[in-house]
Amino acid sequence: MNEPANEIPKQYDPATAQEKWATFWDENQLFHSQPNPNKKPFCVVIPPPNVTGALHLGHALNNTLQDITVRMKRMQGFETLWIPGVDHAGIATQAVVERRLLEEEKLTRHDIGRNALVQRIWNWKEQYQTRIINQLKGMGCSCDWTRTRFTLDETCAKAVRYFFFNLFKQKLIYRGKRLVNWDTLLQTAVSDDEVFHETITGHFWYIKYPVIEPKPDEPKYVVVATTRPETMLGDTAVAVHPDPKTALNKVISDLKKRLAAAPEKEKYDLQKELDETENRLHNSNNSNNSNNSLLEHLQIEHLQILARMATEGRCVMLPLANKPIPLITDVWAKPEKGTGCVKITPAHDPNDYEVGKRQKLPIINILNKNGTLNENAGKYSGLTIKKARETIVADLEEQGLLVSVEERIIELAHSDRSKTPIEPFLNDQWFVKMDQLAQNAIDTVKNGEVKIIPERYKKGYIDWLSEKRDWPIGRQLWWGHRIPIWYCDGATEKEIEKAFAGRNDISWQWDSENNVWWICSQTEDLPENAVPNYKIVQDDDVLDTWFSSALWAHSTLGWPEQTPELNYYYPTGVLITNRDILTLWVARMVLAGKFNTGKKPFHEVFIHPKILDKYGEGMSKSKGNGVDPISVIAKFGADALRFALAYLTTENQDIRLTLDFECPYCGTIVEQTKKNRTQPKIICPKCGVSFRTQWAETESDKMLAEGPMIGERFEVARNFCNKLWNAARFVLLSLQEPQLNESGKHQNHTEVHTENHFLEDRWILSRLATVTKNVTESLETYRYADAMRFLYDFAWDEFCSFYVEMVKSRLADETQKTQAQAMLIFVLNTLLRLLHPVVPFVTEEIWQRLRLSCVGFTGGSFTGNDFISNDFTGNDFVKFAKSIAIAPWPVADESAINSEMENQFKVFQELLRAIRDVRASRNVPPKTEIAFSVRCDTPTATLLKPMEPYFLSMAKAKATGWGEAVKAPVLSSTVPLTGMDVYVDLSDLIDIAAEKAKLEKEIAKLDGFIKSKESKLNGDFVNKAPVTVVEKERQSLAELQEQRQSALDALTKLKNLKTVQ
RNA sequence: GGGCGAUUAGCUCAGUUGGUUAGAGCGUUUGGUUUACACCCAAAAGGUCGGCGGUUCGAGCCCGUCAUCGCCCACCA
Repeated sequence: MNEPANEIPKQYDPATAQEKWATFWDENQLFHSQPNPNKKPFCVVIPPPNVTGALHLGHALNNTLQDITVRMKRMQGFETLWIPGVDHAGIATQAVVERRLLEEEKLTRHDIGRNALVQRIWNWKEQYQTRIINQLKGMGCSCDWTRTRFTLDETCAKAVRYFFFNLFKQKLIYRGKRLVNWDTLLQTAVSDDEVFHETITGHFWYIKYPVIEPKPDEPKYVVVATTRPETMLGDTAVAVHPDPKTALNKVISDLKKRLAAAPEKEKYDLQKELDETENRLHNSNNSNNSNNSLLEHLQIEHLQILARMATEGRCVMLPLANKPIPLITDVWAKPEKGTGCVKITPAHDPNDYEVGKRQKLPIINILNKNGTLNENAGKYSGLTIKKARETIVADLEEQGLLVSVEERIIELAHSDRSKTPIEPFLNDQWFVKMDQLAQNAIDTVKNGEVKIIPERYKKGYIDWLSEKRDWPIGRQLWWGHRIPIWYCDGATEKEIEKAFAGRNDISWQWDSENNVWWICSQTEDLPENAVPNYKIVQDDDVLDTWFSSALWAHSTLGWPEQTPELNYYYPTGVLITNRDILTLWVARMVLAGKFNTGKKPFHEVFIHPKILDKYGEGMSKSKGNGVDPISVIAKFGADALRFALAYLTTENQDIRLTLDFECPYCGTIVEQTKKNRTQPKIICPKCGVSFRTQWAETESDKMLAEGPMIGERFEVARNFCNKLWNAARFVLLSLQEPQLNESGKHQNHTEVHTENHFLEDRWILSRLATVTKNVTESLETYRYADAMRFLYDFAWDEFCSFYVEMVKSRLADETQKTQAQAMLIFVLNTLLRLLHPVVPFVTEEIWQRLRLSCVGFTGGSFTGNDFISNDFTGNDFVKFAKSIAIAPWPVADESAINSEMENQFKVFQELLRAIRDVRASRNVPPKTEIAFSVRCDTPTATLLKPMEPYFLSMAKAKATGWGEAVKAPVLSSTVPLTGMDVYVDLSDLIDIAAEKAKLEKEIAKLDGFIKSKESKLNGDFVNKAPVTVVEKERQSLAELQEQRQSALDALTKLKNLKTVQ
């Protein structure tokens, strides 16, 4: 930190700065927060990452955005707390540990038992929590690490118990037999949200069910179609629509309507569908010769007969099981689908379950939890589903009951966790009644109490909650919060009352279906003998992970205790998260927050874009396309990572990142492909040496050098950080030079500059104030990309390319030096603070150096703002704060904003660019000084004349004349600009042909503009457009005509010149 | 089937309430080691704003429609 400024390296070294300042922040507890009545609170809770695995760039984005907001708020003077933590992620984490157990030790969880498995998951959790926290720290996240929480820790566990108990006591928790999505591999129920559908080629089997004692005019068989023949063993009815003809006609008319309105490309399919459906309605005489009984069964008359038979209470024989099951009528049987008859398997299909309930059918479960068939499957019991299916199909065929088999594309439900097919399975399950809870959460958003940004996500949130589907909260897992229910069999209510007399932390209910008591305990686990003479048993299951994460905003602050933290920080400020979990998590947080605390959990929700890979796919652990932010940091630095991500966070667009590997030995870029992205090591195609990736696990792979992930967006961001670094390096070097004290040394310069040397100062201060305003507004409304653009453009194009360049000559002038230095300090200091939330390390590194350089510096005075006050001295700056992280956020000095002056500066920039363009296009050697003159009005001349030294230093061009009387030198290049013509004297460097060509092109271009403007001004435009707009157009036209004239004059002159020569 | 988003330069993306000649980075071309920076500097070329229609004096922006792509939800015996 104390190295002399002239030893500042030319390149910013992120690794050193990161290490140094992370430690510094930590040691000084800058991010530790506690309730402070003198300040306003601002709190953010992290969306706790799953301990399943390490973070990827999606998390990096999420946490970068949070950190930007949090750091800004902290600088703005809020008592700011960002609570970190991780989520136990029940299913996912248990699954990953179980999978490894199986792979590495060939053991299942049943082999090692509940306690041993849970212990192993804890070990896993410790390992990954550490890794995750280190990743967050590596990114520079300014969390209060002393308050790190885990959804399964004691504080959270207590909150979960209280939440459950209160719901239970209010009878909002119930248990019922419900059809759940059963994962036969993990042997657990998974929620609808944890199911994905995969398109596979399956089969559609048409099976005959013999009619019992058919009358002569009746069919001998009912044909049903199924994709899952094995479930027939659980059939308890065959259904047909009560009025198939009417229903079919309705379908046909709907189809016709759709066909009429359908876009062209869908018409063919719809027409086909319509034809097929209509065929069912009419006797298809053309096919009556074939003996295909299937076609016959599709006819509507057939269905009508069956419907009649059903009302008569007739039965069919269930093949293989050989038992009669009723033929029933139910609207669920769609006459247009399948054969129009549908087998009803209430225990293994959600729709059939509903039918079964309606029709009071028996419910026969044929599955064991491990996915084999149970004793209800008769001779098929013990077989796996797959094997059973094969056997049953073979048996049916042998008995002549299989009509036909079709190939069919089906969407098969799979478990997101195990990737195995889901079986609908009847199971006992705990539910939370959602009715009122959901309504509260809807109202909270509808009435604007919680604001969702961007607003379009509101709809999804409200729609989802509006379904008010009860929330299944049990999971057949070992990793999680155990359900705090104990079953007591046989006791009387009196005995229970006696056992828990005087306890208000115990609540019980009678389960009339199973004839058992449910005893819920708010805090302590109940011993077996809690009810004398009876043995009570705790429920085996654990709670859904979302049940605990729903409490995150208040459980992390100590609820149910009324802690000072809860009273001070709650409701939290903003929740920044991903759209995927808007319903699963955000909605449930709102309802749980409202239920438990009576208050909303946060004021705002910001939904940020998703990180996609080069194929447009979201990053995920399972796909292997998740890139570890640490590997980006290793190559580009944390600041570059953060800046790049924030720069890409726009409102509508997901963030697509093309990343590739870089060979650590020869620097060759190895494209990341779907194949190599999951490999632990990759062989460089050029040098042939292997390097490791983030997936390296074996010791030998880990020994290899790592091939970093590179991407254009990160390079841009790294370059920006380096640009900032070098601008600061320039400032620091200029401060370090001995103060000039020999008077008279630069008197000439002083004279030249005196009149107007403040133009660029006033300009940069005006721009700085505007940028301060824009950045603050953007960040406060979560428009991160806008803020980054403002900062990037200002820092690079205005501060570096213009201000710093211009100030160079003043630094060489003793009489102006102090003022210039003070300006540099002021602008850089403000810029650093504006940038700090997004690039914390490089700004801290520079800021600390700047502070030291300012010791003893006494600057000139000028109108400043909040930080510097009217009488800025470097000493104040040094005293101010020990870290930029707690320095005050800049407040825009609105009085410094002067748009007229900014426009004047633009004239200077335009002129400078025109001269540089002439130089470049005429290949004027860089060292050759050229002369130029400008024909313009007097105010412009007055404005620009004092800038002469800058034309010299920035374009190596010497001004020879300004004003209306200026005439073009003979051999010159003329550039017509708005309101002025610049003549660059080229003498022997001139290429007359090229000049003429250029002017002709220019004239043609101007002619085009002029023509379009003239026609515009001759039309209705003049009458209908606002006066100001018309006036603007007129002025613009006049300017264009003026420019054209100038170009024409210059061209004529050149032509004459040629004839003379 | 329902909902949401996108389509702008070779690539990746900005583009505020409709208003002069549509911007940036990368890439390309030209010229540069100008004392902060080659992770740099100066400059150039490059676009019928997916198609069609409409509203308007005026449309990248508003409306309709078609096409293509992506995401979410629901359903599919």
